[in-house]
Amino acid sequence: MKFSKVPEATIRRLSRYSRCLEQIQAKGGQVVSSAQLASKCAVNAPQVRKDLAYFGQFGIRGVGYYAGDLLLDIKRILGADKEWRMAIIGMGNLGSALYSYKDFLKQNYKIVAAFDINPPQITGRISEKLGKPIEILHPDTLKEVTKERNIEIGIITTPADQAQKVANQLVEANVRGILNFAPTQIEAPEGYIVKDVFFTTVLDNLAYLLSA
Amino acid sequence: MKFSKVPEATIRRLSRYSRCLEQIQAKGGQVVSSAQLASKCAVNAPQVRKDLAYFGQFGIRGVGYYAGDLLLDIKRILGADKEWRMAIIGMGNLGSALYSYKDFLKQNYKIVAAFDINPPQITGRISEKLGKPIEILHPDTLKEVTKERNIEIGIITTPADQAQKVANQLVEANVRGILNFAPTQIEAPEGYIVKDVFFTTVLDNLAYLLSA
DNA sequence: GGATGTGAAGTCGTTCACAGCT
DNA sequence: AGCTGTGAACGACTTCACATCC
Repeated sequence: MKFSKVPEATIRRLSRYSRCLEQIQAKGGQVVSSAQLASKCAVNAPQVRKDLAYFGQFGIRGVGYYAGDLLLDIKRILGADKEWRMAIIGMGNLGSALYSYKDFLKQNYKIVAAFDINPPQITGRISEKLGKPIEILHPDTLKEVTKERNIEIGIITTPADQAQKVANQLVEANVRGILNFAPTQIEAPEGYIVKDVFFTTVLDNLAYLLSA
Repeated sequence: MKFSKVPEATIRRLSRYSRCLEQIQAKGGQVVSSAQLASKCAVNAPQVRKDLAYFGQFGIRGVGYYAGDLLLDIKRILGADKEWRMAIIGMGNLGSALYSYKDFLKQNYKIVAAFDINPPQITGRISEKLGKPIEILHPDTLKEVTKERNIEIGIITTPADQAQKVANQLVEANVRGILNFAPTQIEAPEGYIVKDVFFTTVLDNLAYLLSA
């Protein structure tokens, strides 16, 4: 499955369509037009059609799209039709919160390992509170655990000054997808994909718009 | 301060430059060229210059930029030269984690109120663990507390099905900036600014790129 | 009739090349 | 000599209009 020139913005919107379609489906919607989907997602109708057109033809002219089918197609396009097995490195407050983040489960994202350099008696206390048993491992075991548990995505929730080191360990362990929450730029070799989630960048954006 | 046609991407990069400049400064860097800053931020040099050019002239030809001055200028442009007072609504795992998120403090973002519909004896237990005293208030008091404490930004960390309701309350309370972590599209009237942080969207993006 | 699919037009953002300072 | 600042070229994404099909 290889599509050359798909804008990243299209992929982000696909994710949004998917979320909206789930809600539409939950309300019993069977057929949906690009205009309806667009208004629910706060984009415009031609954009919806154009985005889908990158990947094929999913609608019926004069009718619209079957919500269920379209949802499945979009998930397949996104690669969300399989289970993605993830590890979290850094079980502080944020890491622990993500560990028990329910929306991951609804989608096909599953956290199958948790790592921290702090001894388990500290991190263990945190994990009990979340009501879900966590076995917290030392990052030195990352490579072997990754192999054992088929981990494909690593989530970095360490402090900034340890993020690059952890990223290197993930690369070493051949984890090609990295989701970085640490507020610092991290580097990875060609072939590895790093996506950042920087809360303060979004806040800076808000602040800018509020100041204007 | 009003600049008409600045791309959003530029604002996001400005935020990134700011983070990199702090690191450069921490290492004792006094003068920095667009090429150096660019390589640290993983963009290219003309882009850095163009981004800054939207707002004025900050460098010295033949020399570069004074790191400290540029940092201050960028913060001023972003509106990050003042303290932004924020409220969190939804003190579950994620809300609690954000409450004690240290990077907010380093920047000028301060959480001055926490809300939850659950009774304090439940949420109180969570708050103790974080080592920072939290007085958790009921959302019904949002409007008055907002006025008392000069809150300008609201952070929504409730479940998806309550997000729009909370957003309405924020609008009612005249909170113009909303940072939404709930995985659902929320609406607000003209003049209010909503920025979403959707973890699964970023994961979907990763999954797409890993599948390609 | 009505909504999709899509080339073409238009808009927006990035890259380039070089003029302009220091 | 070196690096910034910037108009102009380029490329990418979005919008539009309409031909196409149910």
